[in-house]
Amino acid sequence: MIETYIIEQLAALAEYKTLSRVAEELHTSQPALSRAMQKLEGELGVTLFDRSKNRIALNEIGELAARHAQIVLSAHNEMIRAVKEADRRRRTFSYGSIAPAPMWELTPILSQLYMGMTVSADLQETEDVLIKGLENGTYSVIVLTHPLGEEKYFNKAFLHEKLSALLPKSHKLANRPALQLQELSGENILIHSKIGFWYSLVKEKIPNANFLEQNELETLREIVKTAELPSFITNVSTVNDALPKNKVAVPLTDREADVTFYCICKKTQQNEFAALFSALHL
Amino acid sequence: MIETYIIEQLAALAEYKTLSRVAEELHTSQPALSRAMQKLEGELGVTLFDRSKNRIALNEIGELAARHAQIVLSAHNEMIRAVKEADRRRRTFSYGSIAPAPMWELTPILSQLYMGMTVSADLQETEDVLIKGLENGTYSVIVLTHPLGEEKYFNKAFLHEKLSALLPKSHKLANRPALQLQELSGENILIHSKIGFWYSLVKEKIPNANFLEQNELETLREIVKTAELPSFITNVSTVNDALPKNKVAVPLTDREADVTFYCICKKTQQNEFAALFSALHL
DNA sequence: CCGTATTACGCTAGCCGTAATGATG
DNA sequence: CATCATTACGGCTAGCGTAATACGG
Repeated sequence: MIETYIIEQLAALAEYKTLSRVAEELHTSQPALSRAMQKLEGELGVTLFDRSKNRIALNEIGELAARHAQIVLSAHNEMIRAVKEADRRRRTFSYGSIAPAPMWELTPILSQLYMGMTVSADLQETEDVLIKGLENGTYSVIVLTHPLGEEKYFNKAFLHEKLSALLPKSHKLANRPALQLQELSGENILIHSKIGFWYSLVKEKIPNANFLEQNELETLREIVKTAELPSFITNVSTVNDALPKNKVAVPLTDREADVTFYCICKKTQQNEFAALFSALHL
Repeated sequence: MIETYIIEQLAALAEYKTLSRVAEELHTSQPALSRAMQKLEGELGVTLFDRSKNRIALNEIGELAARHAQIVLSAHNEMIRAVKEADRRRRTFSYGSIAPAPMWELTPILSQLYMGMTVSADLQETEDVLIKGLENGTYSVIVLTHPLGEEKYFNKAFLHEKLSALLPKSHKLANRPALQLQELSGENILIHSKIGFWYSLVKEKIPNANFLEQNELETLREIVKTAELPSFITNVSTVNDALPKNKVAVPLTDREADVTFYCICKKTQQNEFAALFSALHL
């Protein structure tokens, strides 16, 4: 039986050619390597090196052994990787969402429900990535704007979100009781770039608008507060009530601007996540 | 980095389920295993076992780790096997022959030429096995009854062998100056079963004969000496001159009964085996 | 109680690093 | 003589086995 450290040293010798170089790379000493390689030959009962008095080189069989050593190390590393990955997965509850608002609701609930576990939330713009992730186990649950087929999935509606335009009071549309998205055509609109499906939705419905994207939420809020530009706001928001004094929220009448979010898991895992679903309600 | 002995112990635990059983199987102690498994968990930073006070069992991740451990051990064992196999090959000169006579000539020459190496001779009945073996490196050289294509192979004729029938003096054909194989039709013929292509040859040329096969050369000689039955003899034989008093050798006139043996190697290895070929001559 | 796992405790085999030696270009 | 491999030597750690402890069917 060849211990791992010797296999590693053999592979390194094939790569770095001299013991002194390997000693540097593996942070050990020349004598230690010299001895280990002798021990290796002894254990195998096979000469692996061409030796002259101050030179060592792998012979043909040594090269073969080194190639195999590399294979063993790969398996070794893959073992460690797979185990740590599995452990990480076991310690994190991972879900995906089509919009940010459901995450504000879900993550606190999950953190409390699965105490000690990391809750990982993944925001996506498109459904297919989420559904695929639910299928392959990347996500335990996902959040969409509609239920999935009852025979394979368990769905529960748990949140409404309704989009409004946030307009400067000076804006020509600011006095309207309601709007359609397309009426914002041609405007310069402030928008956050990480808002899931909303991003695709507004870009599709207002193709002629000029969107000013911002990644940082706090920065965006600052800009919205000061800039005389249209933006969006919804009923679901931590700081909903604190809307800027010089702005007015005008509801959007588009069907797609009023959504219900569904939390979805595989039917086979319905029992496993029963606690979560009973904590969710409209 | 996980040392091999721990990986082995993990795999064994998956197989044998309890530390005490593993301790027996691996010829070590319970405490050693207990510590090693704790060390393994420590190194990975992952809990691999469900523990109660006097019971240990692999958990889900532990099972995963054990499966990977098995893979690592396979690679490990394959490394050792491959290296030893390569070394054995390097220490043995292996050749194949279509008949036994060339081996009596070749093996002593090779033993002297490659001193310290084992000479392995392989007798085959058919050419294709030999040629394939020469191609894939199983044989360094092969012996056939004819040369192979000059562009790929180097051939050298080094031995004639001529088959005669060995008949009891009382036999009806014993007085004939020469014979054809087919004239032995219907006879009970003593024959050695390990004589390469000769075996197929005589069986094909004398389809109606009844062959009495014998594996042991010495036993066959004894039987030939005492039994009043036809057999075969060739000019190439260690005990050629000592033919039984009550028997007579009648030459066979079939073209196939008079062969020239060629020693053959790949053209690319012609230089490597130059010493051998120059030691061979008719 | 017997079988099991774990902890405690010396012991020592084995591996390490430093230093010395030898060879080579 | 700078560089490399090997040998020599003393130190020390990591893993071992025995024994003791603790738990469970």
